[in-house]
Amino acid sequence: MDLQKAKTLVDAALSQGKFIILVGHCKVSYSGRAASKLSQGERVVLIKNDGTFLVHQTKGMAAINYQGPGAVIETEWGATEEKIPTLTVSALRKKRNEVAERIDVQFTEIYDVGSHILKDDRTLQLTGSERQLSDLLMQDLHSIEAGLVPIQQESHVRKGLIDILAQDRQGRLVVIEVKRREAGLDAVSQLHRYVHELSARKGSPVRGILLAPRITANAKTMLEKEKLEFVRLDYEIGSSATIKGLEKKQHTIGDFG
Amino acid sequence: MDLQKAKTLVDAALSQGKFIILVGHCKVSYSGRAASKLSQGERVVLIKNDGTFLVHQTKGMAAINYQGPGAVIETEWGATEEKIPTLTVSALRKKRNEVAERIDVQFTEIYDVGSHILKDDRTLQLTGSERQLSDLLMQDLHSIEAGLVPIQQESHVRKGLIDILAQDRQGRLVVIEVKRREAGLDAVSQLHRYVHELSARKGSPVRGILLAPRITANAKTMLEKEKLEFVRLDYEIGSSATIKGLEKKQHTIGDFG
DNA sequence: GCGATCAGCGGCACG
DNA sequence: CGTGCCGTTGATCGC
Repeated sequence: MDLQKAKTLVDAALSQGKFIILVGHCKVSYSGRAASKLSQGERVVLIKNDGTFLVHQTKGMAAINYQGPGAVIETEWGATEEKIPTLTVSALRKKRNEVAERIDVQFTEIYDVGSHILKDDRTLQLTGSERQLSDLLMQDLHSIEAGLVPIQQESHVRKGLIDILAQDRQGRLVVIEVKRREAGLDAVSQLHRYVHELSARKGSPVRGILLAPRITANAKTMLEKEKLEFVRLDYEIGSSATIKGLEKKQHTIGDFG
Repeated sequence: MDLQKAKTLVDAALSQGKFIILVGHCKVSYSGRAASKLSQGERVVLIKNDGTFLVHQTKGMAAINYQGPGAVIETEWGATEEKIPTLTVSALRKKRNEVAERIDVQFTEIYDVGSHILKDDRTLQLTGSERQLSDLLMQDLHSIEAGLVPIQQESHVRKGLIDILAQDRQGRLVVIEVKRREAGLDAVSQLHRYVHELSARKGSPVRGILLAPRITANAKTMLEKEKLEFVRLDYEIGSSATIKGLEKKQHTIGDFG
Protein backbone atom coordinates (compact mmCIF):
# COMPACT_ATOMS: atom_id res chain seq x y z
CA MET A 1 0.00 0.00 0.00
CA ASP A 2 1.05 3.54 -0.77
CA LEU A 3 2.48 5.25 2.33
CA GLN A 4 0.66 8.40 1.32
CA LYS A 5 -2.65 6.60 1.31
CA ALA A 6 -1.76 4.88 4.58
CA LYS A 7 -1.14 8.23 6.28
CA THR A 8 -4.45 9.56 5.03
CA LEU A 9 -6.26 6.52 6.39
CA VAL A 10 -4.48 6.60 9.73
CA ASP A 11 -4.99 10.31 10.25
CA ALA A 12 -8.66 10.03 9.41
CA ALA A 13 -9.10 7.03 11.69
CA LEU A 14 -7.33 8.84 14.54
CA SER A 15 -9.62 11.84 14.24
CA GLN A 16 -12.61 9.52 14.32
CA GLY A 17 -11.45 7.65 17.39
CA LYS A 18 -11.24 4.32 15.62
CA PHE A 19 -9.42 1.16 16.65
CA ILE A 20 -6.51 1.05 14.22
CA ILE A 21 -4.51 -1.94 13.04
CA LEU A 22 -1.31 -1.46 11.05
CA VAL A 23 0.68 -4.17 9.36
CA GLY A 24 4.01 -3.34 7.82
CA HIS A 25 7.78 -3.31 7.65
CA CYS A 26 9.23 -1.04 10.30
CA LYS A 27 11.80 -0.33 12.92
CA VAL A 28 10.89 0.69 16.42
CA SER A 29 12.49 2.82 19.07
CA TYR A 30 11.37 3.53 22.59
CA SER A 31 12.56 5.87 25.28
CA GLY A 32 11.13 6.59 28.69
CA ARG A 33 11.44 4.54 31.85
CA ALA A 34 13.94 2.53 29.84
CA ALA A 35 15.00 2.65 26.19
CA SER A 36 14.95 0.14 23.37
CA LYS A 37 15.71 -0.35 19.71
CA LEU A 38 14.21 -2.91 17.39
CA SER A 39 15.60 -2.96 13.88
CA GLN A 40 13.82 -3.68 10.61
CA GLY A 41 11.14 -6.32 10.50
CA GLU A 42 7.48 -6.98 9.79
CA ARG A 43 5.10 -6.27 12.66
CA VAL A 44 1.55 -5.52 13.67
CA VAL A 45 0.63 -2.34 15.51
CA LEU A 46 -2.61 -1.84 17.44
CA ILE A 47 -3.81 1.64 18.34
CA LYS A 48 -6.83 2.01 20.57
CA ASN A 49 -9.07 4.96 21.04
CA ASP A 50 -7.86 5.43 24.61
CA GLY A 51 -4.28 5.90 23.48
CA THR A 52 -3.15 2.34 24.02
CA PHE A 53 -0.37 1.54 21.55
CA LEU A 54 0.94 -2.00 21.01
CA VAL A 55 3.67 -3.32 18.75
CA HIS A 56 3.54 -7.06 18.17
CA GLN A 57 6.17 -9.27 16.61
CA THR A 58 5.31 -12.60 15.00
CA LYS A 59 6.03 -14.60 18.12
CA GLY A 60 5.33 -14.41 21.81
CA MET A 61 2.43 -13.21 23.84
CA ALA A 62 3.73 -9.90 25.11
CA ALA A 63 3.81 -6.79 22.96
CA ILE A 64 7.46 -5.98 22.24
CA ASN A 65 6.83 -2.26 22.65
CA TYR A 66 3.82 -0.64 24.22
CA GLN A 67 2.27 2.42 25.72
CA GLY A 68 -0.74 2.38 27.98
CA PRO A 69 -3.95 4.42 27.84
CA GLY A 70 -3.41 8.17 27.62
CA ALA A 71 -0.76 8.28 24.94
CA VAL A 72 -1.10 10.81 22.12
CA ILE A 73 -0.68 9.38 18.63
CA GLU A 74 1.04 11.25 15.82
CA THR A 75 2.08 10.50 12.27
CA GLU A 76 4.94 12.11 10.43
CA TRP A 77 6.84 11.85 7.17
CA GLY A 78 10.51 11.06 7.19
CA ALA A 79 13.24 9.12 5.47
CA THR A 80 15.77 6.44 6.25
CA GLU A 81 19.49 7.04 5.99
CA GLU A 82 19.28 5.67 2.46
CA LYS A 83 16.73 8.35 1.60
CA ILE A 84 13.88 5.88 1.49
CA PRO A 85 10.67 7.65 2.45
CA THR A 86 9.09 6.60 5.71
CA LEU A 87 5.92 7.10 7.68
CA THR A 88 6.52 7.26 11.39
CA VAL A 89 3.67 6.59 13.77
CA SER A 90 4.42 7.65 17.32
CA ALA A 91 2.89 7.33 20.75
CA LEU A 92 3.78 10.16 23.09
CA ARG A 93 3.18 10.26 26.78
CA LYS A 94 3.79 13.10 29.13
CA LYS A 95 2.23 12.91 32.53
CA ARG A 96 2.88 14.97 35.58
CA ASN A 97 5.25 13.31 38.00
CA GLU A 98 6.26 10.77 35.40
CA VAL A 99 9.02 10.36 32.90
CA ALA A 100 8.05 11.44 29.41
CA GLU A 101 7.86 8.45 27.11
CA ARG A 102 7.69 7.91 23.40
CA ILE A 103 7.54 5.09 20.90
CA ASP A 104 8.37 5.69 17.27
CA VAL A 105 7.46 3.12 14.67
CA GLN A 106 9.14 4.02 11.42
CA PHE A 107 7.44 2.26 8.53
CA THR A 108 9.14 1.81 5.19
CA GLU A 109 6.25 -0.29 3.96
CA ILE A 110 2.68 -0.62 5.07
CA TYR A 111 0.77 -3.67 3.92
CA ASP A 112 -2.52 -3.01 5.57
CA VAL A 113 -4.39 -0.34 7.50
CA GLY A 114 -7.53 -1.50 9.25
CA SER A 115 -9.73 0.82 11.26
CA HIS A 116 -13.03 0.24 13.00
CA ILE A 117 -15.32 2.04 15.35
CA LEU A 118 -15.93 -0.61 17.98
CA LYS A 119 -18.53 -0.69 20.74
CA ASP A 120 -17.93 -2.70 23.85
CA ASP A 121 -18.99 -1.85 27.38
CA ARG A 122 -18.80 -5.29 28.91
CA THR A 123 -16.34 -6.27 31.59
CA LEU A 124 -14.81 -9.65 32.25
CA GLN A 125 -16.44 -11.95 34.79
CA LEU A 126 -13.59 -13.89 36.38
CA THR A 127 -13.88 -16.99 38.50
CA GLY A 128 -11.12 -18.36 40.71
CA SER A 129 -9.37 -15.24 41.89
CA GLU A 130 -7.55 -15.24 45.19
CA ARG A 131 -10.17 -12.92 46.58
CA GLN A 132 -12.92 -15.37 45.67
CA LEU A 133 -11.11 -18.28 47.30
CA SER A 134 -10.53 -16.13 50.34
CA ASP A 135 -14.23 -15.34 50.59
CA LEU A 136 -15.11 -19.03 50.32
CA LEU A 137 -12.65 -19.98 53.02
CA MET A 138 -13.97 -17.27 55.27
CA GLN A 139 -17.28 -19.13 55.43
CA ASP A 140 -15.55 -22.34 56.32
CA LEU A 141 -12.68 -21.50 58.61
CA HIS A 142 -13.22 -24.54 60.78
CA SER A 143 -12.27 -26.77 57.86
CA ILE A 144 -8.80 -25.30 58.07
CA GLU A 145 -8.64 -26.07 61.74
CA ALA A 146 -11.26 -26.94 64.29
CA GLY A 147 -12.19 -24.02 66.46
CA LEU A 148 -10.91 -21.35 64.12
CA VAL A 149 -13.19 -18.34 63.99
CA PRO A 150 -13.05 -15.10 62.04
CA ILE A 151 -11.84 -12.21 64.14
CA GLN A 152 -14.50 -10.00 62.69
CA GLN A 153 -17.46 -12.11 61.75
CA GLU A 154 -19.39 -9.13 60.49
CA SER A 155 -17.62 -8.96 57.20
CA HIS A 156 -16.20 -11.22 54.59
CA VAL A 157 -14.25 -8.22 53.53
CA ARG A 158 -10.64 -8.51 54.33
CA LYS A 159 -9.29 -6.22 56.94
CA GLY A 160 -6.29 -4.23 55.93
CA LEU A 161 -3.97 -6.21 53.75
CA ILE A 162 -4.24 -9.49 55.56
CA ASP A 163 -6.30 -12.00 53.61
CA ILE A 164 -7.97 -13.54 56.62
CA LEU A 165 -7.57 -12.80 60.30
CA ALA A 166 -8.84 -15.38 62.75
CA GLN A 167 -8.56 -16.67 66.26
CA ASP A 168 -7.78 -20.23 67.27
CA ARG A 169 -9.19 -22.33 70.09
CA GLN A 170 -6.60 -20.99 72.49
CA GLY A 171 -7.47 -17.43 71.61
CA ARG A 172 -4.33 -16.82 69.60
CA LEU A 173 -4.48 -14.57 66.58
CA VAL A 174 -4.01 -16.39 63.29
CA VAL A 175 -3.00 -14.64 60.08
CA ILE A 176 -4.00 -16.62 57.01
CA GLU A 177 -2.47 -15.84 53.64
CA VAL A 178 -4.17 -17.38 50.63
CA LYS A 179 -2.41 -18.07 47.34
CA ARG A 180 -4.18 -19.30 44.26
CA ARG A 181 -1.03 -20.89 42.91
CA GLU A 182 2.18 -22.39 44.16
CA ALA A 183 3.67 -20.40 47.01
CA GLY A 184 7.30 -19.36 46.82
CA LEU A 185 9.74 -17.50 49.03
CA ASP A 186 7.95 -14.24 48.48
CA ALA A 187 4.70 -15.62 49.87
CA VAL A 188 6.45 -16.81 53.02
CA SER A 189 8.13 -13.42 53.40
CA GLN A 190 4.79 -11.74 53.05
CA LEU A 191 3.18 -13.89 55.73
CA HIS A 192 6.19 -13.40 57.94
CA ARG A 193 5.83 -9.65 57.56
CA TYR A 194 2.20 -9.68 58.66
CA VAL A 195 2.77 -12.03 61.58
CA HIS A 196 5.78 -10.08 62.73
CA GLU A 197 4.04 -6.74 62.63
CA LEU A 198 0.83 -7.94 64.25
CA SER A 199 2.76 -9.78 66.92
CA ALA A 200 4.72 -6.64 67.75
CA ARG A 201 1.59 -4.53 67.86
CA LYS A 202 -0.38 -6.95 70.02
CA GLY A 203 2.50 -7.97 72.19
CA SER A 204 1.39 -11.57 72.05
CA PRO A 205 2.32 -14.54 69.86
CA VAL A 206 0.59 -14.68 66.48
CA ARG A 207 0.30 -17.75 64.27
CA GLY A 208 0.63 -17.62 60.51
CA ILE A 209 -0.87 -20.07 58.06
CA LEU A 210 -0.02 -20.16 54.37
CA LEU A 211 -2.79 -21.65 52.28
CA ALA A 212 -1.84 -22.66 48.74
CA PRO A 213 -2.18 -25.54 46.29
CA ARG A 214 1.55 -26.15 46.56
CA ILE A 215 4.71 -24.74 48.08
CA THR A 216 8.25 -24.85 46.74
CA ALA A 217 10.89 -26.76 48.66
CA ASN A 218 12.86 -23.65 49.60
CA ALA A 219 9.76 -21.84 50.72
CA LYS A 220 8.79 -24.83 52.87
CA THR A 221 12.17 -24.77 54.55
CA MET A 222 11.99 -21.09 55.28
CA LEU A 223 8.41 -21.39 56.49
CA GLU A 224 9.32 -24.08 58.98
CA LYS A 225 12.30 -22.12 60.18
CA GLU A 226 10.00 -19.18 60.83
CA LYS A 227 7.56 -21.40 62.72
CA LEU A 228 4.84 -20.68 60.21
CA GLU A 229 2.40 -23.29 58.97
CA PHE A 230 1.36 -24.59 55.59
CA VAL A 231 -2.01 -26.00 54.63
CA ARG A 232 -2.56 -27.39 51.17
CA LEU A 233 -5.53 -25.86 49.45
CA ASP A 234 -7.27 -28.00 46.87
CA TYR A 235 -9.78 -26.12 44.79
CA GLU A 236 -11.65 -26.49 41.55
CA ILE A 237 -12.82 -23.96 39.03
CA GLY A 238 -16.20 -24.70 37.52
CA SER A 239 -19.04 -22.29 36.97
CA SER A 240 -17.88 -21.08 40.35
CA ALA A 241 -14.88 -21.85 42.48
CA THR A 242 -15.22 -24.60 45.06
CA ILE A 243 -12.91 -25.74 47.82
CA LYS A 244 -12.27 -29.44 47.37
CA GLY A 245 -10.16 -30.00 50.40
CA LEU A 246 -7.69 -28.73 52.92
CA GLU A 247 -4.81 -30.79 54.10
CA LYS A 248 -2.43 -29.89 56.84
CA LYS A 249 0.77 -31.51 55.69
CA GLN A 250 2.20 -31.71 59.16
CA HIS A 251 0.43 -31.01 62.34
CA THR A 252 0.44 -27.68 64.02
CA ILE A 253 3.43 -26.26 65.76
CA GLY A 254 1.60 -27.46 68.78
CA ASP A 255 0.98 -25.41 71.84
CA PHE A 256 3.59 -22.90 72.59
CA GLY A 257 1.11 -20.87 74.58
CA MET B 1 -18.47 -9.98 6.03
CA ASP B 2 -20.06 -13.36 5.45
CA LEU B 3 -19.20 -15.77 8.27
CA GLN B 4 -18.81 -18.49 5.65
CA LYS B 5 -16.22 -16.48 3.82
CA ALA B 6 -14.53 -15.56 7.09
CA LYS B 7 -14.14 -19.21 8.03
CA THR B 8 -12.63 -20.01 4.65
CA LEU B 9 -10.15 -17.17 5.05
CA VAL B 10 -9.22 -18.09 8.61
CA ASP B 11 -8.81 -21.79 7.87
CA ALA B 12 -6.63 -21.03 4.88
CA ALA B 13 -4.54 -18.55 6.83
CA LEU B 14 -4.09 -21.04 9.67
CA SER B 15 -2.83 -23.72 7.30
CA GLN B 16 -0.39 -21.24 5.83
CA GLY B 17 0.96 -20.14 9.18
CA LYS B 18 -0.11 -16.56 8.75
CA PHE B 19 -0.51 -13.83 11.34
CA ILE B 20 -4.28 -13.45 11.61
CA ILE B 21 -6.30 -10.45 12.72
CA LEU B 22 -10.03 -10.77 13.34
CA VAL B 23 -12.41 -7.93 14.04
CA GLY B 24 -15.96 -8.68 15.00
CA HIS B 25 -18.84 -8.98 17.39
CA CYS B 26 -18.35 -11.86 19.77
CA LYS B 27 -18.57 -13.30 23.22
CA VAL B 28 -15.64 -14.95 24.90
CA SER B 29 -15.25 -17.72 27.41
CA TYR B 30 -12.14 -19.08 29.05
CA SER B 31 -11.45 -22.01 31.27
CA GLY B 32 -8.20 -23.35 32.63
CA ARG B 33 -6.20 -22.08 35.59
CA ALA B 34 -9.20 -19.87 36.20
CA ALA B 35 -12.41 -19.26 34.24
CA SER B 36 -14.00 -16.22 32.69
CA LYS B 37 -16.93 -15.02 30.67
CA LEU B 38 -17.15 -11.92 28.56
CA SER B 39 -20.52 -11.24 26.99
CA GLN B 40 -21.33 -9.72 23.62
CA GLY B 41 -19.21 -6.89 22.29
CA GLU B 42 -16.92 -5.83 19.47
CA ARG B 43 -13.30 -6.91 19.80
CA VAL B 44 -10.07 -7.58 17.98
CA VAL B 45 -8.42 -10.99 18.02
CA LEU B 46 -4.78 -11.63 17.11
CA ILE B 47 -3.58 -15.10 16.24
CA LYS B 48 0.12 -15.69 15.72
CA ASN B 49 1.84 -18.49 13.93
CA ASP B 50 3.30 -19.79 17.20
CA GLY B 51 -0.15 -20.29 18.70
CA THR B 52 -0.33 -17.01 20.58
CA PHE B 53 -3.95 -15.95 20.86
CA LEU B 54 -4.99 -12.50 22.08
CA VAL B 55 -8.42 -10.95 22.57
CA HIS B 56 -8.41 -7.17 22.85
CA GLN B 57 -11.21 -4.92 23.96
CA THR B 58 -11.38 -1.27 22.93
CA LYS B 59 -9.65 -0.03 26.04
CA GLY B 60 -6.70 -0.93 28.17
CA MET B 61 -3.30 -2.31 27.41
CA ALA B 62 -3.67 -5.88 28.53
CA ALA B 63 -5.42 -8.46 26.41
CA ILE B 64 -8.66 -9.40 28.16
CA ASN B 65 -8.20 -13.07 27.26
CA TYR B 66 -5.06 -14.73 26.03
CA GLN B 67 -3.20 -17.90 25.37
CA GLY B 68 0.55 -18.11 25.00
CA PRO B 69 2.65 -19.81 22.31
CA GLY B 70 1.78 -23.45 21.78
CA ALA B 71 -1.96 -23.20 21.62
CA VAL B 72 -3.81 -25.05 18.87
CA ILE B 73 -6.32 -22.96 16.96
CA GLU B 74 -9.62 -24.33 15.70
CA THR B 75 -12.69 -22.94 14.00
CA GLU B 76 -16.17 -24.35 14.28
CA TRP B 77 -19.72 -23.57 13.27
CA GLY B 78 -22.34 -23.09 15.90
CA ALA B 79 -25.37 -21.07 16.89
CA THR B 80 -26.50 -18.82 19.70
CA GLU B 81 -29.47 -19.68 21.88
CA GLU B 82 -31.55 -17.57 19.52
CA LYS B 83 -30.47 -19.79 16.62
CA ILE B 84 -28.25 -17.12 15.16
CA PRO B 85 -25.38 -18.79 13.32
CA THR B 86 -21.93 -18.33 14.82
CA LEU B 87 -18.32 -18.98 14.00
CA THR B 88 -16.30 -19.96 17.03
CA VAL B 89 -12.56 -19.57 16.97
CA SER B 90 -10.83 -21.42 19.77
CA ALA B 91 -7.38 -21.68 21.28
CA LEU B 92 -6.71 -25.01 22.97
CA ARG B 93 -3.83 -25.83 25.19
CA LYS B 94 -2.98 -29.15 26.69
CA LYS B 95 0.48 -29.54 28.16
CA ARG B 96 1.82 -32.24 30.33
CA ASN B 97 1.79 -31.34 34.00
CA GLU B 98 -0.46 -28.40 33.32
CA VAL B 99 -4.16 -27.73 33.46
CA ALA B 100 -5.83 -27.95 30.06
CA GLU B 101 -6.94 -24.54 28.91
CA ARG B 102 -9.23 -23.20 26.26
CA ILE B 103 -10.56 -19.92 24.97
CA ASP B 104 -13.63 -19.80 22.78
CA VAL B 105 -14.47 -16.69 20.86
CA GLN B 106 -17.96 -17.02 19.47
CA PHE B 107 -18.49 -14.56 16.63
CA THR B 108 -21.94 -13.56 15.48
CA GLU B 109 -20.45 -11.03 13.09
CA ILE B 110 -17.03 -10.66 11.57
CA TYR B 111 -16.16 -7.28 10.10
CA ASP B 112 -12.67 -8.01 8.93
CA VAL B 113 -10.22 -10.88 8.51
CA GLY B 114 -6.64 -9.86 7.91
CA SER B 115 -3.85 -12.36 7.37
CA HIS B 116 -0.20 -11.88 6.54
CA ILE B 117 2.93 -13.92 6.30
CA LEU B 118 5.35 -11.82 8.30
CA LYS B 119 9.12 -12.12 8.55
CA ASP B 120 10.92 -10.86 11.59
CA ASP B 121 13.98 -12.34 13.24
CA ARG B 122 15.12 -9.30 15.17
CA THR B 123 15.17 -9.10 18.93
CA LEU B 124 14.75 -6.08 21.13
CA GLN B 125 17.82 -4.24 22.37
CA LEU B 126 16.91 -2.94 25.80
CA THR B 127 18.75 -0.32 27.82
CA GLY B 128 18.23 0.36 31.50
CA SER B 129 17.44 -3.03 32.94
CA GLU B 130 18.22 -3.79 36.53
CA ARG B 131 20.93 -6.15 35.38
CA GLN B 132 22.59 -3.40 33.40
CA LEU B 133 22.51 -1.03 36.36
CA SER B 134 23.92 -3.79 38.50
CA ASP B 135 26.80 -4.29 36.07
CA LEU B 136 27.57 -0.59 36.08
CA LEU B 137 27.56 -0.41 39.86
CA MET B 138 29.82 -3.40 40.06
CA GLN B 139 32.54 -1.38 38.38
CA ASP B 140 32.07 1.46 40.80
CA LEU B 141 31.37 -0.02 44.19
CA HIS B 142 33.46 2.58 45.99
CA SER B 143 30.99 5.26 44.92
CA ILE B 144 28.40 3.54 47.08
CA GLU B 145 30.76 3.57 50.01
CA ALA B 146 34.48 4.10 50.31
CA GLY B 147 36.39 0.87 50.72
CA LEU B 148 33.67 -1.35 49.32
CA VAL B 149 35.06 -4.10 47.14
CA PRO B 150 33.46 -6.94 45.20
CA ILE B 151 33.75 -10.21 47.02
CA GLN B 152 34.82 -11.93 43.85
CA GLN B 153 36.54 -10.22 41.01
CA GLU B 154 34.41 -12.02 38.44
CA SER B 155 32.15 -9.88 36.30
CA HIS B 156 28.98 -10.22 38.24
CA VAL B 157 28.99 -12.17 41.41
CA ARG B 158 25.55 -13.62 41.40
CA LYS B 159 25.97 -16.00 44.21
CA GLY B 160 22.62 -17.42 44.75
CA LEU B 161 20.26 -14.71 43.75
CA ILE B 162 22.03 -11.78 45.30
CA ASP B 163 22.53 -8.85 42.94
CA ILE B 164 25.88 -7.78 44.31
CA LEU B 165 27.97 -9.22 47.09
CA ALA B 166 30.75 -7.08 48.49
CA GLN B 167 32.95 -6.51 51.49
CA ASP B 168 33.30 -3.27 53.44
CA ARG B 169 36.38 -1.69 54.97
CA GLN B 170 35.92 -3.66 58.16
CA GLY B 171 35.72 -6.89 56.26
CA ARG B 172 31.99 -7.35 56.74
CA LEU B 173 29.95 -8.94 54.01
CA VAL B 174 27.58 -6.53 52.28
CA VAL B 175 24.57 -7.69 50.30
CA ILE B 176 23.42 -5.09 47.78
CA GLU B 177 20.01 -5.29 46.21
CA VAL B 178 19.41 -3.06 43.20
CA LYS B 179 15.99 -1.86 42.11
CA ARG B 180 15.39 0.10 38.95
CA ARG B 181 12.27 1.69 40.39
CA GLU B 182 10.80 2.66 43.71
CA ALA B 183 11.39 0.03 46.36
CA GLY B 184 8.47 -1.22 48.41
CA LEU B 185 7.97 -3.65 51.27
CA ASP B 186 8.67 -6.60 49.02
CA ALA B 187 12.11 -5.26 48.16
CA VAL B 188 12.99 -4.87 51.82
CA SER B 189 11.73 -8.39 52.53
CA GLN B 190 13.86 -9.70 49.71
CA LEU B 191 17.00 -8.03 51.04
CA HIS B 192 16.18 -9.15 54.54
CA ARG B 193 15.92 -12.74 53.30
CA TYR B 194 19.36 -12.63 51.73
CA VAL B 195 21.03 -10.96 54.70
CA HIS B 196 19.39 -13.32 57.12
CA GLU B 197 20.37 -16.44 55.26
CA LEU B 198 23.92 -15.36 54.54
CA SER B 199 24.40 -14.21 58.10
CA ALA B 200 23.25 -17.58 59.38
CA ARG B 201 25.50 -19.45 56.98
CA LYS B 202 28.59 -17.35 57.70
CA GLY B 203 27.96 -16.99 61.40
CA SER B 204 28.96 -13.35 61.26
CA PRO B 205 27.06 -10.08 60.87
CA VAL B 206 26.13 -9.19 57.30
CA ARG B 207 25.11 -5.74 56.10
CA GLY B 208 22.37 -5.15 53.57
CA ILE B 209 22.06 -2.15 51.30
CA LEU B 210 19.00 -1.40 49.19
CA LEU B 211 19.80 0.68 46.14
CA ALA B 212 16.85 2.29 44.42
CA PRO B 213 15.70 5.62 43.00
CA ARG B 214 13.12 5.87 45.78
CA ILE B 215 11.66 3.98 48.68
CA THR B 216 8.14 4.08 50.09
CA ALA B 217 7.63 5.36 53.64
CA ASN B 218 6.52 2.00 55.01
CA ALA B 219 9.42 0.24 53.37
CA LYS B 220 11.81 2.78 54.88
CA THR B 221 10.40 2.13 58.33
CA MET B 222 10.72 -1.61 57.99
CA LEU B 223 14.20 -1.29 56.55
CA GLU B 224 15.40 0.77 59.49
CA LYS B 225 13.81 -1.60 61.95
CA GLU B 226 15.73 -4.42 60.30
CA LYS B 227 18.97 -2.45 60.50
CA LEU B 228 19.28 -2.43 56.75
CA GLU B 229 20.46 0.56 54.74
CA PHE B 230 19.13 2.57 51.87
CA VAL B 231 21.11 4.40 49.24
CA ARG B 232 19.35 6.49 46.64
CA LEU B 233 20.31 5.55 43.12
CA ASP B 234 20.09 8.28 40.54
CA TYR B 235 20.46 7.05 37.00
CA GLU B 236 19.75 8.18 33.49
CA ILE B 237 18.79 6.29 30.38
CA GLY B 238 20.40 7.58 27.22
CA SER B 239 22.02 5.57 24.46
CA SER B 240 23.26 3.61 27.43
CA ALA B 241 22.45 3.69 31.10
CA THR B 242 24.59 5.89 33.32
CA ILE B 243 24.74 6.30 37.06
CA LYS B 244 24.27 9.97 37.88
CA GLY B 245 24.73 9.76 41.59
CA LEU B 246 24.44 7.81 44.78
CA GLU B 247 23.25 9.40 47.94
CA LYS B 248 23.22 7.80 51.33
CA LYS B 249 20.21 9.41 52.95
CA GLN B 250 21.49 8.85 56.41
CA HIS B 251 24.85 7.61 57.40
CA THR B 252 25.62 4.01 58.00
CA ILE B 253 24.34 2.11 60.98
CA GLY B 254 27.79 2.79 62.24
CA ASP B 255 30.09 0.18 63.65
CA PHE B 256 28.38 -2.58 65.42
CA GLY B 257 31.36 -4.85 64.72
C1' DG C 1 -3.59 9.92 44.13
C1' DC C 2 -0.55 6.87 46.75
C1' DG C 3 0.59 2.42 48.13
C1' DA C 4 0.42 -2.47 48.57
C1' DT C 5 -0.71 -6.58 46.31
C1' DC C 6 -2.67 -9.65 42.65
C1' DA C 7 -2.10 -11.51 38.03
C1' DG C 8 -5.13 -17.14 34.21
C1' DC C 9 0.69 -12.70 35.49
C1' DG C 10 4.72 -13.68 31.16
C1' DG C 11 9.44 -14.23 30.39
C1' DC C 12 14.24 -15.25 31.46
C1' DA C 13 18.21 -17.13 33.48
C1' DC C 14 20.43 -20.32 36.30
C1' DG C 15 20.96 -24.40 39.12
C1' DC D 1 12.87 -29.20 35.07
C1' DG D 2 12.21 -26.51 39.11
C1' DT D 3 12.63 -22.02 41.10
C1' DG D 4 13.47 -17.42 41.79
C1' DC D 5 12.60 -12.91 40.26
C1' DC D 6 12.53 -9.07 36.93
C1' DG D 7 9.16 -6.36 34.18
C1' DT D 8 9.05 0.10 30.30
C1' DT D 9 5.42 -5.04 34.46
C1' DG D 10 -0.22 -3.72 34.16
C1' DA D 11 -4.53 -3.72 36.78
C1' DT D 12 -7.08 -3.41 41.00
C1' DC D 13 -8.59 -2.17 45.43
C1' DG D 14 -8.45 0.23 49.81
C1' DC D 15 -7.11 4.32 52.21
